[in-house]
Amino acid sequence: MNKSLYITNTLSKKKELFEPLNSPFVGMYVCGPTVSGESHLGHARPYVTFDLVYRYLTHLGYKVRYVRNITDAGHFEEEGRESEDKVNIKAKLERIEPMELVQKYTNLYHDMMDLLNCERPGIEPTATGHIVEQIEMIKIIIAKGLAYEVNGSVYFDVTRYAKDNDYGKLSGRVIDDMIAGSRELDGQNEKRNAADFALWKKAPPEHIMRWPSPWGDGFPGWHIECSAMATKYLGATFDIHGGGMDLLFPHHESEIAQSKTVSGKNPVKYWMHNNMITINGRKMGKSYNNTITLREMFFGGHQLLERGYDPMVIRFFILQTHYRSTLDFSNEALQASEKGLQRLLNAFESIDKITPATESSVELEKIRTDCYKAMDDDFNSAICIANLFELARICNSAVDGTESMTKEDIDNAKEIFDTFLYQVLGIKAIKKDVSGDMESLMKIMLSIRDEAKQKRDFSTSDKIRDELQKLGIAVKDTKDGATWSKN
RNA sequence: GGUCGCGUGGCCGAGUGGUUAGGCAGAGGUCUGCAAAACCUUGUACAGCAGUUCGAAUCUGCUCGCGACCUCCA
Repeated sequence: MNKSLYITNTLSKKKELFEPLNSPFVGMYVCGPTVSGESHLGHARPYVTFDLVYRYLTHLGYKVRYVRNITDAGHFEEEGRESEDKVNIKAKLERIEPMELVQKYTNLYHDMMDLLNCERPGIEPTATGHIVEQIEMIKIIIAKGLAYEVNGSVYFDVTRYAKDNDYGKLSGRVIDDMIAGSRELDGQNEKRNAADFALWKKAPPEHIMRWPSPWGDGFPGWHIECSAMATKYLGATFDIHGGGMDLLFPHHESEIAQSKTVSGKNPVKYWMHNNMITINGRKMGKSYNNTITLREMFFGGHQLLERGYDPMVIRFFILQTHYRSTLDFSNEALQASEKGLQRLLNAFESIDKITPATESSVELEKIRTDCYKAMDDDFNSAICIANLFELARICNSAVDGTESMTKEDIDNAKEIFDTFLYQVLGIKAIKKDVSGDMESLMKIMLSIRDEAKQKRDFSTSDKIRDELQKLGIAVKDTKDGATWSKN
């Protein structure tokens, strides 16, 4: 088992040696989507990031239990601007059952994740499926004196909790500052303190999604679902909790408070947070009205997109940046990633063309070691990819005959690509659907072109190539005859 | 306003005290009937100012610019 993986822990803000609580088992919880709308490019970041984490840990031999929730209860507007949740509002607009809406977007989300080649989590619990667990948890918190009921709603008493616990440690908040700096908003009056947050919210009569509870009909607060589901499936203390940096406060901070109140233990050993995707330097988010849905990303149709991009290009684009850095979106950057990825994939394909040499002029072991080193350093996929480009260069040179690779080198090169590009980074070859008819037609076209070339009738051969190019079919002449590929 | 973070060559992006990151684009070359691909060569980069140091993009301070969280958000 690898003993040199370092992970940046948001809790300590340092890179820490990864030592699972109960090796080789690893428990990982990742905050999943609220399925009240379509997934956008911003959503792709955490799921690709933690897919990378999951894949690498699995590659190292850990047995990972990967839990990623679906928030299908919707969140009410916490500070009481409106006491309706998002699912409710949307369901009314679309004149359908809330669960119908939730199902629709869950399905769509799954489709998008599949296209991005994100492994499905081992357990994907839903908030609505764990109302009982959430209510039980709230009861315990009340029993411990850290929550209070007002008019059918239950609030967590942050001030009281903070007396004996370090509320704010994860996000670097100081509770007095928070109270002093908080704004006066309607609906806050039920709370004893501005810093308190809701565990259970009373449902107004028009609210469709509602459940009976000891405090009357209502629905769970924003943070309790993650505490309840993580505890249920991973225990009171588990290894890794992941999510976007924007969830640090108040979501994850509150999650710690809830879980710790119930179990008496810190719930998570390593907190991991991915950074945001920006567009024109600004975070991509609903409130900025600058989101590009994944569907638009893949198939085109958004005004900021020149065209659609293959899901693998999006995945590669995300992985070319370290997960803790912001990633700036642009067509230019995306096209650079597209070409780069194609270069890697082509290099891998061309390995078979290498003639094995008796003596080697290349050093592949260093590349393998450097790939591991990069991944061990807080999952630095950007550096891992840089090493793969070096490997691509070596393979291409071997095809050209300027480097020599032995049979063993060739096997190693394939193995390194397979391990890192395909297994760990989760890239899969971009396959264009090409029918058998098309194969046959192209065979005919190329043989006609070849005949023209034999007769040095280049105007005909070039015409064939140019016309095919217009259809998105690239013809390339090589030593061994012409090849073609579809864009 | 409070807390935190960022500013790297045309673009995207690693790096963190001395040695080439990498990709894309651009320029020149090799190969080719031509192209494409591939290979080789090529870039006064580290917001500004001051300081620490033999040496700073990397540490410290200040200034400027940008962003995130504090309200649903990945």
